[in-house]
Amino acid sequence: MQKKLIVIVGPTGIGKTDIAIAVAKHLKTEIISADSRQIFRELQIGTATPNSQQLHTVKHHLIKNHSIQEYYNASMYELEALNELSNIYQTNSIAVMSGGSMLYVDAVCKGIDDLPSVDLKIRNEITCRFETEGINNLRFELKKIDPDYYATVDLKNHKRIIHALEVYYQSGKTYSSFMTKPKKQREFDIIKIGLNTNREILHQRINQRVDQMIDDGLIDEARSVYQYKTLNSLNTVGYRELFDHFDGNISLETAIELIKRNTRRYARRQITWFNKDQSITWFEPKNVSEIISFIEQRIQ
RNA sequence: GGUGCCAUAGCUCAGUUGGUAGAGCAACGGACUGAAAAUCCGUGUGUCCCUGGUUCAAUUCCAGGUGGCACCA
Repeated sequence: MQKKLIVIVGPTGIGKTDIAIAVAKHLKTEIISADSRQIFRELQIGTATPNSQQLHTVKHHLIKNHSIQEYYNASMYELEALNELSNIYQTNSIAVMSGGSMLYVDAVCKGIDDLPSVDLKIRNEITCRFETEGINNLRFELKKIDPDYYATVDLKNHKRIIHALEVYYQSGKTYSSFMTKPKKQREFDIIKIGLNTNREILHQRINQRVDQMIDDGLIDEARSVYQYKTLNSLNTVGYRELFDHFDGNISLETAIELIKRNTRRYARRQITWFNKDQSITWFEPKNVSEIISFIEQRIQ
């Protein structure tokens, strides 16, 4: 029988964790998290990592398995997730994946091209040039090196320009030359479930969840990782706003308001991304039995 | 009960010497293949409280009403 992967996506705060647990429990299988911040064991309250009782109910993978001090990216996630999946498929024909990290979900479902991994030294050099010279020189250089990518890239987005250049300096080959591979074939069927509800309710849920995080000790958690605040892993909603407060730039009240706002905006970007994916079937998170019967139907 | 002030975007407010209006924040739309909870681009969304009056024309002026605030009783 063909292996199946049930993928549960949706904006932050919509209730993916609960649905994933209900579905996995029903199917007697395990969950692979697709969350770029729940990966880090030092971040739990602020990333709404499933609690110990939830983790006990259904086995979760790729949660709390890295440190904020480690470099991590979507490609590493792709490898780890495929590896966990093949483990699950040894004994089970169905697995559940749940998470809101859009690129991570796509890395597993659609695959991403194999690019050379870039030395930190090269990245630092180019980032440094961006900071001192500005973006124009880098753009000009990219135009010469890789006109194909230059023609399609967002020229105002420095991260894209920097990345294309660092790939070139790392490998001697252009960024666009790595983009030509056909879509990766997966050995499993993918069934995608999207969770969403009306915007007002989603915002209410987000605001309440942030207040709850503060009650649960987010401030102490943020303080405990404050010394690492420049790491990418801590360029994360819920932490950077509190760091700003610790630095004396904003009041605690303002920090909390900003966490709520930035979470809402993050949710909106997720919705934009997932809305484009025609293979998603959408549900209200409260309709658990409807979701399960839809899945039952699709896995026959 | 009387007097005064106010009523414009989701919020705080500006403005129109009468020609249907604009800032900040919020919000909304979009892009995105190794930093993705990142990064980047775009968009005013409006019964100018209601009803009459004056006027070619009223959100603006006048009257009344309603609501809010303040003070006096």
